[in-house]
Amino acid sequence: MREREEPWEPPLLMVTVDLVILTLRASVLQVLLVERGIEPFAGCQALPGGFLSDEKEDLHAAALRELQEETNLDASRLHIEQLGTYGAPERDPRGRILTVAYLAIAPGLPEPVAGTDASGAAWTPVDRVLSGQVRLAFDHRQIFDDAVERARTKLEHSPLATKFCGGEFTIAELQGVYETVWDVKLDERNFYRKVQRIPGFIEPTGADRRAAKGRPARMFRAGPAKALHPPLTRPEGPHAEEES
Amino acid sequence: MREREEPWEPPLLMVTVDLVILTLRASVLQVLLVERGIEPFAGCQALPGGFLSDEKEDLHAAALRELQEETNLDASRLHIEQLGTYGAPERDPRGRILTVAYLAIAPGLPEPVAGTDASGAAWTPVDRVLSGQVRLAFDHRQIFDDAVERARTKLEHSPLATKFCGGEFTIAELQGVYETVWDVKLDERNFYRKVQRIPGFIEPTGADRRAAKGRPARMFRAGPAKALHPPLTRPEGPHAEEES
DNA sequence: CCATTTACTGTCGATGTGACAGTAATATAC
DNA sequence: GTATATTACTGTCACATCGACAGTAAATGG
Repeated sequence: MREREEPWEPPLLMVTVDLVILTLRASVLQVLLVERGIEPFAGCQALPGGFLSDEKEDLHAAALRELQEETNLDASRLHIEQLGTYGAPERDPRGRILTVAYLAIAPGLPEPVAGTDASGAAWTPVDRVLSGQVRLAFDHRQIFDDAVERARTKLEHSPLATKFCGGEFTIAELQGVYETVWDVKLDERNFYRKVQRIPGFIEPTGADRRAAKGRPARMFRAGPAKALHPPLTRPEGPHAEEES
Repeated sequence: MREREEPWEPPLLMVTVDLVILTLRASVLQVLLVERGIEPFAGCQALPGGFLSDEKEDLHAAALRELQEETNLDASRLHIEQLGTYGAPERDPRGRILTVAYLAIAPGLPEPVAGTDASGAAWTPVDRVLSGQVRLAFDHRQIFDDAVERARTKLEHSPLATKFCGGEFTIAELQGVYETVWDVKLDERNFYRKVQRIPGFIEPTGADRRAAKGRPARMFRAGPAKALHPPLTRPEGPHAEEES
């Protein structure tokens, strides 16, 4: 806080809350995007979000409210965390608007989006954004990139992956989450060993799941652990170093 | 963004930028605190910070400006990153004020603080805040806790520790950073091995440092690596689990 | 020259990791 | 019912890494 007794009034800003909501649909990592109806960037894809609704609304509560409006999902089944705040002066042509971005992870939603608040909301594969086929409004591309990166690294050290699954899941399904988000192939047998060895990560429910074919798989639920010890490390990409 | 064509005006907020500046002085982790001169919380210790100076100031630039005002350190020698945004409705009794918190790491500053902008700024050992001997204004205790936790975990995966040292340092000094921030004792021989094996973490300058006694130590500088592979893991605390 | 101090190197057993062989339990084909 | 495909899971083995600690190297001070 600036402590001088100045007759100086600090500037007043508008603040929005934007959401990067990730989910897994048909083994594809997808993000919820809305089509903007008004200028600026009318017709362009953008992250869902909105202004702080009133003077007394908490930031986290505002994020949850927006999430509810877009997905009507109960908060217990999903994960939400603050990603960062973006405040470049020219990020919004309407004037100085700060946005606090949140990252949300949800289990696969069956319906694209129903008669909710959002007009043209739709799930979009993240690849289409990362590759540039889908362009985002404002600095939302930057926010989106940060969100994907955050999700990827958090899978290593936190039980975040379980939030992509429902309440119960098989180890193979959990492996699918890692493979999809990281875009790698993992050895299924080593994955079994490592995942079960991490204390508090997953615990068996006792039930089985019988799929169309094959041996039934044991079901698991998320355990109490908040962090993974030891972590599940992401295999390193093609390291083309060590050559003079 | 809320897309409806409403005659509704979003609320306007004031935004501050607060800093958690950490440094190592005489092998003690310290944080820069200022004594508040005006209400609310007059006479109480608080994190340095201030309002966004004008409509066109970037968030990151504002953080750097505040840092400059408090420490007059050139930006190249230090690290600064956004920590998070705190926006509980009642966090400031004057009204709705959002704060974007930044974490800064600086090499040991010799002088406490000179004739800078800050009136009563002083380095304070983080222990005195963590233990509750020093009370902080607003929700600054929460911000401070988050900052220390962030610094501790970032030492594992990033070359952040080198920012506590100057441009050149010995491996023993680097180890001191880890030991102080983590508050643990590390085996010096294993530390040597691990640190040197991490590609791009540190590189030798060629020079030696001759201290008062003992064999001279080789000097190193920070390497190009942005992340540590493999990471330096923090030894786990006394795990009193695994007992029925 | 010898003790002391600090810096650095080597070794060894326990543990974790990746690669891959092998076993178990279901459904379906014939 | 047997064969076979499919999915789920278990075991093994060579190798890398880690923590603990012995040992060597290079300076200073008596």
